[in-house]
Amino acid sequence: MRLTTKGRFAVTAMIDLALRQNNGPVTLAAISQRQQISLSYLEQLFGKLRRHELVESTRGPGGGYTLGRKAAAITVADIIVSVDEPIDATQCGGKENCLGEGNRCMTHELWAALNTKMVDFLDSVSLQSLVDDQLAKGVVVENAPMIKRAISSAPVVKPIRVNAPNSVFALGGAAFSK
Amino acid sequence: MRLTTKGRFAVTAMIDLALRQNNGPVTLAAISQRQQISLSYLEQLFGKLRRHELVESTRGPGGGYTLGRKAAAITVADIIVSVDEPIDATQCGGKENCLGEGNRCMTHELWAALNTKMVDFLDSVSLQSLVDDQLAKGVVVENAPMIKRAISSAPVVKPIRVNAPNSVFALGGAAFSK
DNA sequence: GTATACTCGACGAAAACAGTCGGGAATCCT
DNA sequence: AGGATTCCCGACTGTTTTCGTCGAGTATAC
Repeated sequence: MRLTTKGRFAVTAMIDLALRQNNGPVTLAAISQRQQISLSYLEQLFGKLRRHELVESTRGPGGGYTLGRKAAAITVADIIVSVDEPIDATQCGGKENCLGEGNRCMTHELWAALNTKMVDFLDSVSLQSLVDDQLAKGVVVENAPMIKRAISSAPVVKPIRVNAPNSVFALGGAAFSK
Repeated sequence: MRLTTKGRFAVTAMIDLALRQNNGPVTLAAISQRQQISLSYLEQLFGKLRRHELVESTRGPGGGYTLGRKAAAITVADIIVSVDEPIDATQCGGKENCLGEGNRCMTHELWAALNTKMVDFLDSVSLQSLVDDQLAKGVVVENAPMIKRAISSAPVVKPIRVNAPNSVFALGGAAFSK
């Protein structure tokens, strides 16, 4: 797992989205303006978020993005993992011979341990909690109804979401970060 | 604050140091061998750690590094902040006019909030606790003699660059802002 | 049909990362 | 004094990531 500014952008955008999706789909253009993130960059990020089913898209006028599930069910870890596609790899790649000295693979063990701590922590922070923090700080969410698309009546049956794949974090302690 | 492999290297090296400093100063050459981190790179990292007073140095034969204060008084956050210096501020750089809309500077607020959480967490993990974890896992710390003049002719095992730049650690930067 | 908005891939500049190199300075041991 | 250690430091390099642009394409609404 990696924590980069890219991840931060994604989290920021997701909060913006969570704050405003009540009015219907939120466009990337709007998020771009409010959060000062380039539209094209957002498109990249949301492409990944969508493929990870954290958001859903609606095309055409009045379209945009909405959360793929309740904000309370999305964690910071989910978001970061989605955009920072971790490349698994530990030095020894699972093998035991990290230079066969006595304390072999201490690095491996260590990173794994630290990484677990980090992931556990980030997984304990939900998007909803961040949204609540923002609201508590008095962030004003303007209710600009503008051109609103009729809220789709029947929610489409979604493909079964494979519950947050373990493998995502199963870097084998590849990374913690950062 | 950022969490990168650089930070991980630093944490790893600090644990190695903490585990062995009872025998007197620990040389970077020794850490380099044990942890498979290039000596020159360690020098860079320890230069920063020293300037942040997390370690103290002793020159000359028998010299090396020791912790600047007790392991229990050093946190992971201390280490990471030391090596990952440049804290680029948020976009608005403290100024208030992040595009003066209603919710101005939400990004700023937001990153600050998340960052605080991260820092608080990493600040709650002491170097000592990581050392204890290692000891609990049975890492063997060989008791090397303090005066090691005699073994000076030990074969040099130079860290060999595995293939592409460290595909192992190449998880790359993860950053968290601060 | 046209405007809106997402979708996708390729490209690129700039920064950060990971590591190297070469010299220098302090210290210890003959 | 001379040599061996070991830290100290700045400059340099190559790769990866970041951040962003551009252009073309597809689905949808009106």
